[in-house]
Amino acid sequence: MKITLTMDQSEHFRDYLRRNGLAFTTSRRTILTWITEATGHFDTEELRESLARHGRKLSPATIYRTLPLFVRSGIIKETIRTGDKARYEHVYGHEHHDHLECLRCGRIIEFMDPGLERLQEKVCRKHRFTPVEHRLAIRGYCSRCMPRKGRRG
Amino acid sequence: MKITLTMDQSEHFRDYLRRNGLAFTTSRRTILTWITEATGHFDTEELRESLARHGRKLSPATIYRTLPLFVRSGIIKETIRTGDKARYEHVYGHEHHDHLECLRCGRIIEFMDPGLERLQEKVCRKHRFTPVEHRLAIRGYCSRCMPRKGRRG
DNA sequence: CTTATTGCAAAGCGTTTGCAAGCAC
DNA sequence: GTGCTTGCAAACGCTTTGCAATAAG
Repeated sequence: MKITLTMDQSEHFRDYLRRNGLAFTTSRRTILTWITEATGHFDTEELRESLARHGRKLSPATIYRTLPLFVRSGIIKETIRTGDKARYEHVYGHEHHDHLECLRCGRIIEFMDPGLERLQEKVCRKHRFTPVEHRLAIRGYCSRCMPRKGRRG
Repeated sequence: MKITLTMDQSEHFRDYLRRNGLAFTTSRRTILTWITEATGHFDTEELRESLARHGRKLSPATIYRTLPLFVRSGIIKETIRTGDKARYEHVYGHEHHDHLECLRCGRIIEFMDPGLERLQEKVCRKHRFTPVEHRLAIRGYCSRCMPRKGRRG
């Protein structure tokens, strides 16, 4: 059984703000709530539109200025991006995981393999490298988008 | 001993162009040569400046229109990016590898671990996912930038 | 000659910033 | 009140695109 020692995420964030002399404003509370309830992966536009649909309009500037606070406080992090725009994922309280990204439908399958983690640590030791974070993304086709056996793009 | 079955990269690229009804122009030859001789990792600006220094000025438009051809033909590929601009690496004739990226000095250490590759395939099979490519980057501090034993960020 | 390619300058798009007004503490 | 925040609009940096001139096959 796993006990998640939950100083609740909201507390954690407010704490971060306090320690840095920053205010817990309405905007920040709104975004925090949204992130908590969101599916996990999002970009700035999705966030803004979703809030707007719920009657809470925030300017792009505010979004762009606020997200870094959530990143620095460890609530969310930026995911790998190949092009276009920044994407974030909710990490606070979530286990670490890596991604399978479907190139056709965009689905993201999260997975976590202890063996992979262990091997990565081994590689780091071998190169006398001190890891801070790692990102592994495998891109390809999910079972729904590649139903025929043996097909290759 | 490893025999690299080298249809030479230039041949490979010209072949790609021919098959697609595209021309092997002076600009494209210039870039191809540069990529062949470059250190492996670069961005558009580095490419452009370097060529300019060697007396071969190309417009940004040309660079931006040409690099995708090299990507599609399998000569180079885009690397992971966390922010800012696109970076590429030379892959044709190189073994597949992953990256250790030093957050302080920017050094990139390439490595390849067969065990990691195998485990990734296992994960894909488990999720009935057909991989096309993967990117693994471990970010942290290299031995030169983190000389003290046992330190952690 | 015909079609692809290049450079230029303008447009696009995500993101950042200066500034004055507004809110948190 | 004082200082951090916000929105607005302008600025930015990277990348893309329309167009007329040019080179490749």
